[in-house]
Amino acid sequence: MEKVFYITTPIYYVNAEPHLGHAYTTVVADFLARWHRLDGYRTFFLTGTDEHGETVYRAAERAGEDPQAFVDRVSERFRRAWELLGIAYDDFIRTTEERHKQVVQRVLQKVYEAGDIYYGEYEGLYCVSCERFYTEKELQGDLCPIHGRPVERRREGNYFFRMEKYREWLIDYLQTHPDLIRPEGYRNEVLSMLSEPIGDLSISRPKARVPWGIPLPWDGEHVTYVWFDALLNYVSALGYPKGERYRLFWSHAWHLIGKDILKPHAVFWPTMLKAAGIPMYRHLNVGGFLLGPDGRKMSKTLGNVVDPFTLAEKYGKDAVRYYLLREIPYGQDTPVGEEALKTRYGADLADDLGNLVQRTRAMLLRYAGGRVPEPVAGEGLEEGAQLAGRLRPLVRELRFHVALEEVMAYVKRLNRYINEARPWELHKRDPEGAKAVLYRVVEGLRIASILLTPAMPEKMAELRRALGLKEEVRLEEAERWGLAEPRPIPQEAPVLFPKETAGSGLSQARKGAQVEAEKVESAQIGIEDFAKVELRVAEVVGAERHPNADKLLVLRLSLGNEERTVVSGIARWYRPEELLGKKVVLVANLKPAKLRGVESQGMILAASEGDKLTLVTVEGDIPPGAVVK
RNA sequence: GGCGGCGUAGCUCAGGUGGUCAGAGCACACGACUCAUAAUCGUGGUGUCGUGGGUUCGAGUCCCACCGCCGCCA
Repeated sequence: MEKVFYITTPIYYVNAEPHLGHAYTTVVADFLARWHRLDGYRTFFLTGTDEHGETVYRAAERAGEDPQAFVDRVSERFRRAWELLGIAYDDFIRTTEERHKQVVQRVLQKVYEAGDIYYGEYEGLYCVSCERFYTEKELQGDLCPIHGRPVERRREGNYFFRMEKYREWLIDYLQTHPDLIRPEGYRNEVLSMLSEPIGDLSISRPKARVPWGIPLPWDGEHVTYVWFDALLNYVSALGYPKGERYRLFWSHAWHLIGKDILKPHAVFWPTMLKAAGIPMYRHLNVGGFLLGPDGRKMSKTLGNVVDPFTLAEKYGKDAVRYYLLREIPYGQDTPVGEEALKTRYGADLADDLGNLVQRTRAMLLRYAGGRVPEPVAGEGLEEGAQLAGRLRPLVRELRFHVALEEVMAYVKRLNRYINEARPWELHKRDPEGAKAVLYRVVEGLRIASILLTPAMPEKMAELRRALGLKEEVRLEEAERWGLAEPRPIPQEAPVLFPKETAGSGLSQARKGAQVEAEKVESAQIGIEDFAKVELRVAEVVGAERHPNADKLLVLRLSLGNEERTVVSGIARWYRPEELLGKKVVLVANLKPAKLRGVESQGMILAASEGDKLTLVTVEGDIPPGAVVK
């Protein structure tokens, strides 16, 4: 059978900023895509943004923006977010793109002509945010159960898709394809949904109310319901119905979703495919929720929101990827947090793997003339070559946390081997023996690094460089012992996973009880302490994006008789142009620091809570340079 | 209200079809070692396996009830 792999994430709705839930699913997709590419599959990895519908339309209105400009901006945020996590998608689809709209209209027309769409009237209680009607019983009191806001009574003409007609067929399909929906628990949930009538699906909205959508081909007064629109991205991006990609990839499709969108993907989508005469996807993989470190649902009010992009900046993108993949059993709800990441980073990456590279390099330089020695037999360590074969099924079953654990167990074994073989002693009486020991360790690291590449692409390439190994690899090269070639290694190589990451005091935190790190007690200070801080009013006279960082802005501040350059991490909240002329508060006697290559002479004050941030400004007319106290 | 799930060492969790399944990692303590990022390696756990019944020669492992948490559906 030809090795072909098609992986999708949901396309993310642009009414919200990218968050950890998006990031996790996307990291999983990227891992799977990289794994399959490494293993010689023809691979296609699709992600994108979902941009139609009433919620987006309203959000654009609120922002005082044209809807298209609004979705352009937010969609771009997602692209940038994925850069921060090293996501290598093959295509990024947006539902406002022409190629997508055409496919949606084409499929609608086809289903319409087949008689599976009819006109009807709907009346009910409607939540604007959910873009759906609720039955009275579903409501919490008279509020929307999800958003907690009042619902409206509405009656409108809609087109309906005869979904109910395909219910029996879908039940049958699920029974004959038990691995369609994974993990199994979600399959059972779907079967239970299907055990009762599911009704027909309203697939249109009057254009008068929701102008932001794809018009129905036969009735320009209605636009397509967002789900019917959005789901089709999985085929429109492939160039359905005639595209080469569609022919090659579609039948191998693996969808990755969060359990919150199970029903649309497990019920709407299959029946839509059936009605449109499109073959079924291969797998629907359902991920659980990521909870706050306290095990409760993340929420801004609880203040337990974990931001993957900040963490990536602090610990590196590969560390965050590794943490998510290693810690979370796919499909389960799992608590995540910086403390746990720190532990993983310290124990697995810095102490075990990173330090192993470091000690190996040190000994190669000292006892092996700075070269990878000549190949020798493995003395048991050649078992590493069997790992790839063990990992393949684990990855295909989405058990990558187990897969990574296996590789790390092998890394530990390499550490143990060094301790036992004691090359630092051995080299005195048996230099060749010591070299053989070092060869085995390098070779073991070569194998491990290949297997870890899909999780940590950059760091593993760096690891191979540090050991004089070739950077580009294929999975099958991890299945043979003895491929490391005798070559010189670099004299210098940066520490792979430094313990002191940007301002994190990692080793410190590890020593001390973790409880203490949690406590945020503000000690009282005297007036003399406060007096040490020189605060001044400053006017923003220039602002631009930092050339090397997405989150930073470089500001020129006027203090009246003096100008300062200040780098500030507010790019997520402020655009450069809107800052000009603002009077902000500057910590004027802060020691200058270089931030991503640009010297910052002070810092400006801002208030933040959860995901919100706002600059501290001064009221009324006061000249720049004025002292604040 | 109906249906799923979960509740195992201080923490996070593994434990198809009942009989070395009472385990791993983290944390902690002690020891070894010094090539290494105060790192590595070794040793150390008498845990009511949520509670109460039951089936069985034998149950985290099956059945019933209950308690607590969560999800889906209505």
